[in-house]
Amino acid sequence: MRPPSSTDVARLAGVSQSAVSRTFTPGASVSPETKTRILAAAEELGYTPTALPRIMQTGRSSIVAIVVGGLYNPYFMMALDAFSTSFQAAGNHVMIVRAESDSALDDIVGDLARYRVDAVVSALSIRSQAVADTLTNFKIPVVTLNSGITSETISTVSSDNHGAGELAARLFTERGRRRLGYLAGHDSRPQTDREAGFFAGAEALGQPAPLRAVAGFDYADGRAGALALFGGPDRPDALFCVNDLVACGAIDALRDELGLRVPEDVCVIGYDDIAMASWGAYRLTSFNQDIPALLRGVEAILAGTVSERAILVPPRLIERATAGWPPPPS
Amino acid sequence: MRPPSSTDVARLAGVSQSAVSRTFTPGASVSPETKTRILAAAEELGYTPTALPRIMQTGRSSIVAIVVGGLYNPYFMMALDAFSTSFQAAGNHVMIVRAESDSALDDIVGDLARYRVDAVVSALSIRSQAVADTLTNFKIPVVTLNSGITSETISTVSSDNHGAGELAARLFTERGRRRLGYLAGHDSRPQTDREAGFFAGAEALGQPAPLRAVAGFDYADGRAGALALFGGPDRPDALFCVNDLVACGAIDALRDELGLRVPEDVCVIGYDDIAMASWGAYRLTSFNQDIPALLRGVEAILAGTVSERAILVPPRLIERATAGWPPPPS
DNA sequence: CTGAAAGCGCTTACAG
DNA sequence: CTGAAAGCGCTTACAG
Repeated sequence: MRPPSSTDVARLAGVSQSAVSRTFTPGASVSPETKTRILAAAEELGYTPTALPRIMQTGRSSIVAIVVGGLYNPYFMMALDAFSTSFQAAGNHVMIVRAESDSALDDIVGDLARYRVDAVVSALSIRSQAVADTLTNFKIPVVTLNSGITSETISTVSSDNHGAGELAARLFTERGRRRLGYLAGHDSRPQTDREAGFFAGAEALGQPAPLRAVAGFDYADGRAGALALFGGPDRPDALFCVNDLVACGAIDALRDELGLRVPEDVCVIGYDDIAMASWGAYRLTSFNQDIPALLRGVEAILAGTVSERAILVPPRLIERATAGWPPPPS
Repeated sequence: MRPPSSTDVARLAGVSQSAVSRTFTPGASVSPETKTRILAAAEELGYTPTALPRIMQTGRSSIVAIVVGGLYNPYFMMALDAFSTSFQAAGNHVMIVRAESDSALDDIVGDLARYRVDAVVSALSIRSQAVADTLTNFKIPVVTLNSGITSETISTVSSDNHGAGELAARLFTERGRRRLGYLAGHDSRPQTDREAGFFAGAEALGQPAPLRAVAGFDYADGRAGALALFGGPDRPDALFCVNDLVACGAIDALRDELGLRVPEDVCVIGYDDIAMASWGAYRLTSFNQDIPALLRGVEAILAGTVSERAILVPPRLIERATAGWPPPPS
């Protein structure tokens, strides 16, 4: 019981299979009469042409794969939403692949290669040269977000995490804060860059080295991390968090568990500018990664209209109440 | 410059194309020696077999499509995460399709039919019989979430929205609340059912008809809706919201703009049990749709291990601070 | 175990 | 404008 083919339609309409093919190929030449007859036959059989033979013929599937490592962070949603909408608008289909860890990336891309996807965009970064080499062998264009390694086929588009970290340190300093704190995520490229930028910025401004605790990437991690960081005698008066989820958790812990006020006692800055950052309960100052710009970078690379293999996108600082007022001179 | 084919590998290894095919078919018979030779040749050429011919041959693509209407709601994330993870674990690939509106569903499925997807799961509901008829013609299994219409090929798995609405009314009543309010979403199946259940429950319990305002589905809608609903003289003392995003917006507006306490002045219940519902700033009582159960329903339908075309999943009430204490006798 | 051949359902020159 | 035929890259009986 397989779906009807163009041959089935041709038989019913009393024409050649080629005629049927042309009828469903925009711009191909078919006389109005035969076209009508063919469409009627197709309708009767419930015929829908397969895209598969064309993909085999052309080698282009019009499928782009997006690899994500977990969808709990609303930031991934925003990115996925923007990317899939744009790719679809350009006539592509989007395959989404959930990966447990970035070390699985070579297996995943190998699997994707069997479907002849045109490109893969990965929210997971490539962390070893071995994986990069394997990926390169597949000869399918890979664009990673917030990653580092590049190759003949691997490019990367990143938020300027380091620059944002520096800016956070400067902002706190301009607000008169002297005891900076940092809540880190698990080891990863963006985490490392944000932290390095923050520490470098603090040092350049003559600040003592920020206090630091490892949290993670989720709300609960932020709560626990804040408790750990504020458990000692020398509490920070300014806190930069690896992302907004962690910042929200930290703020709630600061307020509910430690009785501290934000921003009076502790200034807080996050990263990603997720929807919740603007919610009344938080009003979190944050860095917006500028997803449209990230997307433009990815599209430029895939379209080949740009020669760089690494594009850095400056994030936009979104000022809200948690970092205190007035805004710094800009 | 197309990727190497099995024929290329065969030529290099000095064997037939069939032998190459068998080498990459688990369980097929090839002698260890030729297999080794073929794998070496494949390695040298960077050969990856295409899945396309097999799809053509078998008619099964192992691709299931998930149609979503916008990813702003963390609930969609949780669902997408659970569904895609499970489908992948079962050896399928997931295509994600963003749709602007449910009226586009027939075009979308038509497009998907060209890729011979095995099934489509839609977060968008089918709202007209015409669309249902078109979909049915494609003969590809469609499972909609929280929808209504079914057909030979269309099934639906829903949270028991009506039952949850009734339960919300009962809970408020048991908490001694007498002026119920409802914040509605835009017209849609789950919205209608939740509201109808809430009103029916209120009536059955001898409550006056709840006050009502149309909000929408997002945080800002909740804020505006709460302001509208509480703008009059007769303010509700209990508020059921079409979803958690709306409930969070309403709570913030109640607290920040109207100076009301939650739950002392107003009890609030939401729907979806998104991550933010459990955050310290909200502690929102909500209905958890039980995504694993929803998923089991979808899988049972697609596997054909169940004959129903409409499965109703009871949601789980998650009690938190916003609906007041103590919990109702259960 | 191995190879030649047909076939999956289209597209694309090529004739007519 | 229309049809016969080759070809995309595999899988799958069928012989050997």
